[in-house]
Amino acid sequence: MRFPKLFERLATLAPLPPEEWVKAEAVAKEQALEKRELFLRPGDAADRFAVVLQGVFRGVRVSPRGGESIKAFRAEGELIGAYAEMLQRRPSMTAIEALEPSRVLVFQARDFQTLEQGHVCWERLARRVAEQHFLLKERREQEFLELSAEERLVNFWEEHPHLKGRIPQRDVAAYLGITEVGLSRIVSRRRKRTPA
Amino acid sequence: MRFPKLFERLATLAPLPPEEWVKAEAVAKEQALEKRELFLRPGDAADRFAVVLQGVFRGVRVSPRGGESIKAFRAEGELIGAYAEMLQRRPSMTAIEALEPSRVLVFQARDFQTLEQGHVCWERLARRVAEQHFLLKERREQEFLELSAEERLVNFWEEHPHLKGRIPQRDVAAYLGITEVGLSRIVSRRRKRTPA
DNA sequence: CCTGCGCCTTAACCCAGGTCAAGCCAGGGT
DNA sequence: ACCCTGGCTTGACCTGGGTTAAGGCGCAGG
Repeated sequence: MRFPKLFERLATLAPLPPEEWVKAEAVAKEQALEKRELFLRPGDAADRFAVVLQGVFRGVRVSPRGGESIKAFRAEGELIGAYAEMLQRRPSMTAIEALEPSRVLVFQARDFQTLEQGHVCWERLARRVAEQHFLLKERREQEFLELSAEERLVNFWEEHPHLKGRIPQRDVAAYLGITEVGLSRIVSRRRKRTPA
Repeated sequence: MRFPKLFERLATLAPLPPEEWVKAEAVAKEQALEKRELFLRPGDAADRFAVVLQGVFRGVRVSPRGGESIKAFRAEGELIGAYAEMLQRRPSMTAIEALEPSRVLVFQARDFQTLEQGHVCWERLARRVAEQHFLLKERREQEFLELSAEERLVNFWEEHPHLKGRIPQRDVAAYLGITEVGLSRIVSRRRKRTPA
């Protein structure tokens, strides 16, 4: 077993026999990415995903009008991949970019399907993953429905303290659905109110 | 088999043997709701869900500050229930209310668990459901990130033409994340631009 | 028939955040 | 030392939508 810590983490989502994990490791490949390098680019087939071993990624959607918005940040232990497009078997609409020099453990979707056919545990895990992703999106929906940009910012840092200092402010803005300029104003407003 | 059409619909999501469906029907109960009646109220245990046979429902979240926002509308053939809370085994934070006299087919979560243990098909179905819910939320996230309220409105009617005339405008506003007043302005603005 | 209620509209005013444009600052390359 | 370049800030101005409050309209009940 090359990645026992990863195994433990996944096993918290759904029961996962160690021997199955060993099979998974056998088909997975490690990949290193430099800062700014893309794990996935828009238009690519969404046929692979990965677990982050080291580093931070951003999932960027470039809208038809050219605006960039950020769907998620992903750090150590989390999954990267164009999940929605994979489910729909469509080409990726998103870019996934390393914000730091990073290492990931890559799985091909078809290899994973083979694992699924070999043991139900993988199917259960996939279900858990779907449910977790749903919960994340639902929380975000809630924030857009009830909170101002400033409140969303506060929430963001409460929920992702480990990203502090690792992501540029403009990306936080694109994640919150506002502009770089808007975010800068919010931050300076708060600085004035709390001169601490 | 009491509801063959429902069976067909579910079977499009994941393979589902008819005999399993018969078992499911055996534990399901039909329930009729009047207009304004609640299928679920905030604070209730999220231990049941249902398929809409007839009518329309709205999922309302009452925020701490008292604002109402609408998470979803659900019509014939769709699922109602506090899905997020069920996954987390928490009491419901949402109310689910009939907007018309309605009929639903109710399942207890524990009965469904029994079905899952009896045959993998239910687990696969549950996975598909989770994935579909994820896709819906992701689409909505996208809209909040890239679109103005007016564009979201247009999208809404394109995606839910069957709801036309069945839901009050204020609810559409609460779904879009704006106020009744704001929506009214948007609508009249558009009327002027397209005097059709 | 009037009354009240539910739902929608309109108007006046306000403010958060967008847009455009001009800097600022730090770090890297030459 | 120089100048880029990338990332952040600031200012002036504009606009979409919030807030409050005042009607309007249709319909159910008395």
